[in-house]
Amino acid sequence: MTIPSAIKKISDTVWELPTSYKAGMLVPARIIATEKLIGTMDAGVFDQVTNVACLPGIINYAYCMPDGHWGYGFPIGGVAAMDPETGVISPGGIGFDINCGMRLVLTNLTYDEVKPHLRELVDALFYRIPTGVGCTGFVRCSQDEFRNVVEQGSRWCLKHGYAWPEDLEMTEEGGCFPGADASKVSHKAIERGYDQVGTLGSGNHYCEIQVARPENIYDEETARAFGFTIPNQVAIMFHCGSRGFGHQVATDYLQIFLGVMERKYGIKVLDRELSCAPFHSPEGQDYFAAMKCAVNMAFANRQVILHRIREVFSAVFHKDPEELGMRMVYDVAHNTAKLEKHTVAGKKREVLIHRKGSTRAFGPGMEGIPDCYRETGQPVIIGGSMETGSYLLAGMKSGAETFFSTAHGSGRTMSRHQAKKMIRGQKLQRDMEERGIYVRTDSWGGLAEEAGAAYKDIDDVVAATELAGLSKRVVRLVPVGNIKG
DNA sequence: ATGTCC
Repeated sequence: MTIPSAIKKISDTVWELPTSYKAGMLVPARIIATEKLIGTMDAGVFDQVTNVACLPGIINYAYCMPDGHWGYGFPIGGVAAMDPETGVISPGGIGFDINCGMRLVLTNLTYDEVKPHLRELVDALFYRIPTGVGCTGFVRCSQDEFRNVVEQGSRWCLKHGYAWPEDLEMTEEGGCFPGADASKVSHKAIERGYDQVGTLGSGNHYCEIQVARPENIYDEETARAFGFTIPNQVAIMFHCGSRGFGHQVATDYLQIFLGVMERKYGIKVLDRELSCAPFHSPEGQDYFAAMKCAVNMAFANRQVILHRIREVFSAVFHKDPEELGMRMVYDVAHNTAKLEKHTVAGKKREVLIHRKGSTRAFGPGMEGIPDCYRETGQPVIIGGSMETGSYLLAGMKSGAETFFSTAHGSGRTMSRHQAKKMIRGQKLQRDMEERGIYVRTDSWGGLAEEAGAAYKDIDDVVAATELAGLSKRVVRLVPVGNIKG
């Protein structure tokens, strides 16, 4: 058993490690999980979340979500709010794949209508959306033009014919974090990123055709508000981020911070991977402006991929995407730092929220979500493994406990190495096809790494977020087709 | 996650 004996059970879904657990902790650490899920967490989670609790300026608690697992510095599933005046910003609290996120798109097609075209659709998606390590996209832009992409995000896509105006409304911050400054990004990052707009990438990035079966609608009214109105309605969910560009931004600033953190700012951390700088320092502000560029690159990336998905469906069904009802439900970001207003000790104030493998989940009535979702709360998209299905949830008022943050996926239980040893990609593809899921990949090893068996049970993760009052189930979506890198 | 090591 890896659970530390010092852990206190606060409720059925909240576990706390007190500041006495480790020297230097400024606040306690809280892990959101059921008893079953906390038992599956690796020891690294407890070590990392309590390291985060030592970071200067941290407010209330260092959190880990129910899908939490070991990551770089912070656990994946980590949430930390910092005081912008006295606190730090840490790339390890955001992740290498800055603004890795999920997007969900509807159709007005039923599974019966899609089934005869499924192979054609998946093959066309696989052909039209570049996948795999180092893949490049069809968007031709110069390195100078790419600076506009990263400063404008989805707005650039709208100007260049890759977006519907309403897509921007359905994206956090309109698909553009304000304050992005390309002059704070290295030439190397620009070089790595300028030809990668509209590409899926590798690892756990995928694009999936899914079905909303009537028995999987948990909240009929909210499902309708989110656009699920037909039995066995087909939707497309995809997951990707800022590719080599975001990775380079993170790498560059981790290095810069290591040089100044202790020498210039006198900050000591328990793990070099928690390299950070005061938020208000020149280095901290430069990273914040560069990070926003990577956030916007990821929004633009998902926007161009959406454009391609619409083209593919349009070509297969000989109808306009509008006629096929291909509107965006929402786009959620997993790996960001943001200034948000939250109630802390009874007072509304601005805090710097790090979410790393965690989804913002604003509740009903909150500012910053589209008007059409004002009553329901923000749509929350949680991607499961490609074998087991995914969820659409809604933010809840009780999400205040975690600064309105929730889980982002299943969370690995098996390392990539271990999964590749145990599972053969080609056999997995055949097995999945027998179960009605047609999958295309350019890496058998990569496919094996993403097998359902390598992940926590998505139903457990989602149930834990609902029980904890962070997000409630609306629709469970089952996969029928998948392309992955 | 990632031109999976400049």
